[in-house]
Amino acid sequence: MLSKKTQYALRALSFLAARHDQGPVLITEIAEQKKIPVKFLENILLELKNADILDSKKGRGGGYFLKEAPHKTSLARVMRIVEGPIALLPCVSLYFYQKCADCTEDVCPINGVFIQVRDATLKVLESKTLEDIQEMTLEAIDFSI
Amino acid sequence: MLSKKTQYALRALSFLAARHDQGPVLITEIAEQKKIPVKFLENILLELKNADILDSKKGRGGGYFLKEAPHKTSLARVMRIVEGPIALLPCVSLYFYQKCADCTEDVCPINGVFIQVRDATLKVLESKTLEDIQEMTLEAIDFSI
DNA sequence: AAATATCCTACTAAACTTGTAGACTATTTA
DNA sequence: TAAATAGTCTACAAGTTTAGTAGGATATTT
Repeated sequence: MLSKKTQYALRALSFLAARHDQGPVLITEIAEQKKIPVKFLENILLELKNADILDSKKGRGGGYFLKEAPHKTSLARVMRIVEGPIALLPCVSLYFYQKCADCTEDVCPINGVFIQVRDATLKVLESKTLEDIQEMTLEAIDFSI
Repeated sequence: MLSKKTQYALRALSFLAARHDQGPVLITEIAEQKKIPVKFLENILLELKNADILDSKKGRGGGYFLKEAPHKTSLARVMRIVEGPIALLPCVSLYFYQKCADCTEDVCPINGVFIQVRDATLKVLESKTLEDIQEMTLEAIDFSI
């Protein structure tokens, strides 16, 4: 299960993606709209900024905004920043690899399955971007259908 | 990431799968071979027994053994018992469903992706069984190749 | 200078993880 | 039938992580 932190991050980014190119958005506005504790969200957005997903502006008229167009940021990238490894075993992780204690990997009967799980998961999370989880805005809905 | 508990469970089952139909195996033997703390392993095996994955025999000549043939038990089933939900979001879990706080699911822009992740993961974990993670035994290796 | 809004570090309570302890029950063997 | 064997079960405890809070520092605008 994803931590609350990661869920909050995704919701906030979903909101910011919908507002892309419309100027900075206040933390307080995101927090209110997405029902996220303000101070917690502060930490999360700062972390995403330090990881180059977001950018920000201080002072009046300031706020947070996506650093790049929504389709440029994959969900895998976001999740690695806030959640950590995507793989289910340390010895099978691409970005957070750690040798399993007492596991002779070349003979390990278990890691093969979890390489398959990892690849199946990444196939989705690397291809989906913030554009795909963009919050629906009223303007975006085609009422003519 | 899977908890140590789940990793231990899989390793123990991998060992028991290789010994299927060869009579009960002592907890202490599994613990020693797989480098798992004995008392911790006790709890895990008991849980697997209560969930009908394992069966046991008390007293001399006793121990644990698979209740069914290795290919009958999927990894998904094991993981749901010891780890809990396989899905990454509660609102997308098949066996541990919970409504997301403040999430209007029919409009939620996020859960669609995690349904895809869930299905991709389950495609592997439901099809792989204890037979697939069975520990290699010397007898099973074909030296004639 | 005052107001606004992000930046940053540190702290805390609660929950979960990873074990451990010890007494109890069932089975086998001498 | 007593002793030894081996699983059963509940409770506890230390360590770690999660989720959230506090409050001052810094940058920008008016």
